[in-house]
Amino acid sequence: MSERKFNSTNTLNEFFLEERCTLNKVLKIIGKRWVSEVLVLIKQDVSRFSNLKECLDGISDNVLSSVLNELVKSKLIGKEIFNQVPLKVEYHITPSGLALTNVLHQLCDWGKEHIAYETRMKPTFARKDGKD
Amino acid sequence: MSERKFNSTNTLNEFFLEERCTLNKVLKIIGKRWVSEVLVLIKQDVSRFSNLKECLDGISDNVLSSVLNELVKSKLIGKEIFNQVPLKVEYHITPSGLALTNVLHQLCDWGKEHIAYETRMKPTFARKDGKD
DNA sequence: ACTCATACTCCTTTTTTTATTAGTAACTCA
DNA sequence: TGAGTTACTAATAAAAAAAGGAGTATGAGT
Repeated sequence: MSERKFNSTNTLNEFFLEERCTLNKVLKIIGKRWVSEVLVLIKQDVSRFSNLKECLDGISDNVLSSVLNELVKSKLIGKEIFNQVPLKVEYHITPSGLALTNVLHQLCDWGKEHIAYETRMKPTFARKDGKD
Repeated sequence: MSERKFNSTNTLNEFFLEERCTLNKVLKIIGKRWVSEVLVLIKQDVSRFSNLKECLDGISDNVLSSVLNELVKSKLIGKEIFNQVPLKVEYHITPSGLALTNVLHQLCDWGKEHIAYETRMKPTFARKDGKD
């Protein structure tokens, strides 16, 4: 993580919005790539780092790790460490996280109803891993 | 806007997520800074460019402009141009946009219940405009 | 002694997002 | 003629997010 510059307009604007409405704080948390997916997978009992990684084809270790840390910090998931070898760690959704997934579900339903299907530009070549 | 590189992992991952669930498309639209604020203001009948700018202290012309364009493109708001001088343009929420604000409202309620109040780091110096 | 596995962290580079600055048209009013 | 208005766009710079690649601890198995 690089340092934040606290006096940039960028940061001031972020503060302005978060102060203005909680909605902006919420969107700041869940608006980042992978976050909602990870949350939903954990809700569905995909509870280990390696399993999450399998499900989220293309995510890198470091990104998954930081997403998990953010979710723990926001108390949307809990982390349980088992002292055994090889190391085992499990993540579980919290009541707060569960409540959030319900709203996210509605957001998704809105999308299904209102976002027009459009022929999206597709990547020209296949993924490195051959899928897609 | 600079060109997208369609074969970067970055872009492939974005496609992966959007294909996986509509939720990611939705979050891609509303997860960006200012977007939800602008949508809500327009819902509250703040319908002109200059009025929106007044409300959103710190936003720059070009950013507001691109947020409005995105919202129009996503059909969350409509744009009406009056041919008079000085030029007048009005934005109005669409039924689809209205439905979205209802879900956003719930998201906000979730935040109010579940996001802990924390003493946020405050910018060291005041805004250029002297507010805050 | 060496390799393996899990679940990470750290540092660097790439890509995207957000902001800054300057400029436009078209017509009005002084 | 020249300044003022609204609602922009375009080019560029700064900041943040995302990805790439290497490295770590702990024992257990061979």
